[in-house]
Amino acid sequence: MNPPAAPQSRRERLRAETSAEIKDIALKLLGEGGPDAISLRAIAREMGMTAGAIYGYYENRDTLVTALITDVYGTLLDTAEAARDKVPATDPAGRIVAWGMAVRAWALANPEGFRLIYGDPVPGYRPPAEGPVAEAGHRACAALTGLVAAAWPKARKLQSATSAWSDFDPALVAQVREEFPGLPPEALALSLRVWARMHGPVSLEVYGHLGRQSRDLTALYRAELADLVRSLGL
Amino acid sequence: MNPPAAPQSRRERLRAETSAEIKDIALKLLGEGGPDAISLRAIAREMGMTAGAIYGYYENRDTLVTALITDVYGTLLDTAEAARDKVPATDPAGRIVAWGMAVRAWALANPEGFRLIYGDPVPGYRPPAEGPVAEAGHRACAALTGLVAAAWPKARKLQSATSAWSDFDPALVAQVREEFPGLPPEALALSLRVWARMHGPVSLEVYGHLGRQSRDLTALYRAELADLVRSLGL
DNA sequence: CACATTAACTGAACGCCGTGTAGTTAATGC
DNA sequence: GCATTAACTACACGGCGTTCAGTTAATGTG
Repeated sequence: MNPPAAPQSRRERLRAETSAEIKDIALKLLGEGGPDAISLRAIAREMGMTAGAIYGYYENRDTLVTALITDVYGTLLDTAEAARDKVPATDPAGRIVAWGMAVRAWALANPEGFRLIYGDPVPGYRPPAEGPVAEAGHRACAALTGLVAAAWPKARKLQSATSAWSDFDPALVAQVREEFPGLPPEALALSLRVWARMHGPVSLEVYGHLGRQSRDLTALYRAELADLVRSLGL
Repeated sequence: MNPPAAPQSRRERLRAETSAEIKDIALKLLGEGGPDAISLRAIAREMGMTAGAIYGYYENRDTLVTALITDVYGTLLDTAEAARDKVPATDPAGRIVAWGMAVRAWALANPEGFRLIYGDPVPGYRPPAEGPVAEAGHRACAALTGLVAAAWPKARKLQSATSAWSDFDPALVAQVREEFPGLPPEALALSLRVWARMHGPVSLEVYGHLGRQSRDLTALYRAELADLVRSLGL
C-alpha cells in the first residue's frame, strides 16, 4: 500500500511484509466471516504460523484491530471523498448528497467494515481515545465541515444555537481553522449534526433494524438526504 | 416482573424463578462489565451452578441474549413513552423532543443496554428476523408513528416522496393502520426517518465517536431535535 | 571464515469461552 | 413404596487471547 521508498534492510523489508500480510489476512477474514472471524489463531493458521508469532508484530489483538480500523476507515473516507469530488464544487447540495450516498453504499457493501468502525468490533475492544482512529474521525469531520462550509452562507441563517471553539477537540479545531479560515464554530457543530444525520439511517440499516420495518430503504435515505440539504438552506 | 397470577405448581414456580434469576444476573453482569461479561459460565458461577444447567432454561446463549434484548428494549420504550406522556398531546413538538431526549438520556445511563439492542451485542449473535425483538422494533416504530401522526397535518406538505403500504412489514402496517386510521404510508416512512434522525447522534455518542470531536453534546442534540421538529413543520 | 548476537518463530501451557453428554440426585405422581 | 422425570453436576471437546522457555536461522563482527 504505502512503501515509503526508504532504503530498508532485508530484515526490515521482510518484517514490513509480514506485518502487512497479517493485516491483509485479517481484513480477508473480516470480510468473509465478520469481526468475530478475526482471531489471532485463525490469522496465524492462514499464514502457516503460530498465534504467538503475531505478538512480534502487534502488541496484542486490540492493537491489530486498531490498525484494521484505521485501514478500513481510510478506505471509507477515500470512497466518500472520491464520490464527492465527482460533483462540481459549484453544487454544494449535490456534493453532500454524493457523500451521503457513497457512505451508505460502502456500508452496505462492507457491512463488516462498518461494524468494525462504528460498532463493537470485537469482544472486549474499546477504541483508544487518541491515535490513528481518532485522526480518521477528525478527517471525516473535517471533510464534512468542508461540505458544510460550502453551504454556510445559506445555512448560517438557519442556525440558532451558538458554539465556541473551545467546545471541540483542539486538534480538530486546528485542522478546521487552517483549512477553512473565517468559518465560525457553529459550522463545525453543524457538520457533526450532518454526520449524525447520515449515520443514523445507515447504522440502523446495517444492523438490520430498518429492514425489519420497510423495504426500499434507498428511497427513505434519499428523502432524508433531500431534507438534510433543505435544512442547510440549499 | 410479570407474574401472571396463573396457578402454578411448585415446580413451575421454581422453574420460572430460576429462569428469571438467570436473566436478572445476566442483566447485572451486562451493566457491570458490558455485553462481553454475559457468559453462561459467569452467570452460573454467580448462581452457584454449572454452565450446563442453564441449557435447561434457555436453548443456548443466543436465546438468552434475545430474551435480554427484549427486556432491555422494553424498558427503553417504557422510559421514552413515559417521558412523552408527560407532555400534553396538544404539544406534538414537545412530545417529539421529550421522546428524543429520553432516549438519549436512557442510552447514556445504560450504554451497555443500548449496545445490546442496536450494536453487536455479543460475539456471534445475530438478531432473529422474527420474534420478540422484531416486535419491540415495531412497538418503537408505532410509537414514533404516533408522534408523527400528531404532526401530520403540518408535516404532510413537506413530504415529497411517495410510499405504499406494501413497502412495509405487514405486521407493522396492520398495527399502525389500526391505531391511526386514515394515516397514509408516507407518514410511516417519515416516522422511520425520525427514528433514524434520533438514532444517529445517540449512536455516535454512545460509541464514543462524537465525544472525540466535541464536548457539550447535549446542546448539539437539542439543536438537532429542534431542527427535526422544524422539518416536521411544527 | 568462525563466532556471538539477535530476530523470528514454535510448542506447550493457563484460564477463559459455548456446547454437548452421560451420570447422579431429588422431587413428583401414581 | 416405587417408577418417572426434572434438575443438575462432572467431564470432555475445540476455540479463544496471552505468556514464556526454548529452538532455529539470519545478521553483524573479529
